[in-house]
Amino acid sequence: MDNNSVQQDVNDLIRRRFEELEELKAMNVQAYAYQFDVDSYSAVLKNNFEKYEAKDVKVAGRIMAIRRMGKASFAHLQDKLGRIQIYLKKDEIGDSYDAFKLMDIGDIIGIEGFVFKTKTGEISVHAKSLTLLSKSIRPIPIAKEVVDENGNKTVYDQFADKELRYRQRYVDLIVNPEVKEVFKKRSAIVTTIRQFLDTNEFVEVETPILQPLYGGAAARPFITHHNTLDMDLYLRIADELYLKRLIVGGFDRVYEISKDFRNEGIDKTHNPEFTMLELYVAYKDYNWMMTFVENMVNHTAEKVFGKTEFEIEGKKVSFNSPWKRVSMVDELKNYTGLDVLSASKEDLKLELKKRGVETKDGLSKGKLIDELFEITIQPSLIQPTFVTDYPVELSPLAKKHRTREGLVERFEGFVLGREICNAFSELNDPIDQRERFESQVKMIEEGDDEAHQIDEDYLKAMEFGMPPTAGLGVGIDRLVMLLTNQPSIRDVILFPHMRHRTED
RNA sequence: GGGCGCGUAGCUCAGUGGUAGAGCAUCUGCCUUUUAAGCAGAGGGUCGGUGGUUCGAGACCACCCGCGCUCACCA
Repeated sequence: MDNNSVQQDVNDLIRRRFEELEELKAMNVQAYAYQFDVDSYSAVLKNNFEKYEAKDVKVAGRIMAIRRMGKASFAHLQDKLGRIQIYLKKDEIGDSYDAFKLMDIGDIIGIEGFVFKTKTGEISVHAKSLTLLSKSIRPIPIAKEVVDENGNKTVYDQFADKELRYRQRYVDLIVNPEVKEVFKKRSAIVTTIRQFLDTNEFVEVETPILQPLYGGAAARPFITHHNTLDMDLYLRIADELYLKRLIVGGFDRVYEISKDFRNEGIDKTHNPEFTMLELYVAYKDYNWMMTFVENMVNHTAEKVFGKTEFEIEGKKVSFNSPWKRVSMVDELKNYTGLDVLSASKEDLKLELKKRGVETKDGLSKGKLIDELFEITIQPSLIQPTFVTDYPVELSPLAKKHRTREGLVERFEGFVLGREICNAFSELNDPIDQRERFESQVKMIEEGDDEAHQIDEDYLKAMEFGMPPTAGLGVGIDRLVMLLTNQPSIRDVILFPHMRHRTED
């Protein structure tokens, strides 16, 4: 936003700040500094008072509260680690004190001074000099915090409007410190997963986001256009087909952590772009992968949170190994009495209807089975559980089950009734793969707009010979939601997609 | 897309048909260890938008915009 449009935003608070800017200029105070040599941070000073008492420090941060008392003032400075109080006296900082009178909550300043404790016991920095680093011209929402004798924190007037918090995340981060904590945890989770994979001899790779064909998942894509090639391209819905080409090429263990894009609805668990971890391991199968997932999640939980048992949405969840493993069709038989493999489509529809679900025509048997699973078994999977062996129609890239007809070697991990990962023994038989693609094309012809396209180049790669391989996909956003106990995907994505606003 | 709810000052909210309010923030004055600092005073509004009903609308009605919850779609 340029200066003019800020000034057009007619508002007394903003107008006043422009006046202050002029007054500061008249006092020869630079409102936007070039640098400041910070050497100390709030929490460090407060946690190590004995070490820092009476020592000179340089702190910088955003003013979050001011208490002026004539010729002396207190203020709270917020830096990356929290808040610390500063004390300013006209006697000691002279002209800077007059400049300080023109500063507001939201301004960023640097303080050089010594650490002390006030009468009332608050560890503070007694300023010897004050430097304005950046003048804020928009008022930030003021939240006041009170900590009582018992250490209970009460926040008054917390910035709570969810729409504004998501649209102006920078403000949310300034004002709501717990938001920053969630994103620090997210960062630590991703870093830890990377370290875990690196120590397990994976190679991190990058594959195309712009793809001439989309595949690897059942979803509708975003379409874009390359001008000089004059061709439409799709934003990827999954990394899978490229990563498996790399397995063909001789990378035995590869992974990619990156954005996928799916042109679908937006809700608590869906954002149009989301972060996916996919990894592939040559010479292993899905049984091996289940143990690997357990280890990876446990390692991450332990390293980032120091525990493997969590309370999530009021329920105790233990990620300790081994996770429960159940077969999808066996569970359905136990639950409904129906052998879904030998059952007809009509039987399945009847079973669904009994539970109040009307199905539209043209659904494959596999989808009906999946539907029945979702409404019967899935919600009851609170503790981490691997559900194994899915109908072949649902999984055109997974290897047929070695003993069970009509199924593939696939598992999904569920926690609190929500899917957190998807994996299979990868299909490496090019003839079978071609047949699978062809039956997907029939599904497209029957109106399934999410069925898989034929990827001839992928088939060609597989025809050169692909080792047996285990593959895994983990929705990072959803994993972070679980571990940080956040109810909405928007709370773990810094800038979630919002509907465009015409005004504003 | 359906249902329900919400949108009033920078922030948090009250205001059920009759002169737009409160607290915090802002401004002025006093105040050199305060802490939701205090005391005294002041300013600040397209009540999401458009249209309608009415003598009169922040409120009632219709449509639209945005957000939340939920169902559907969807992994």
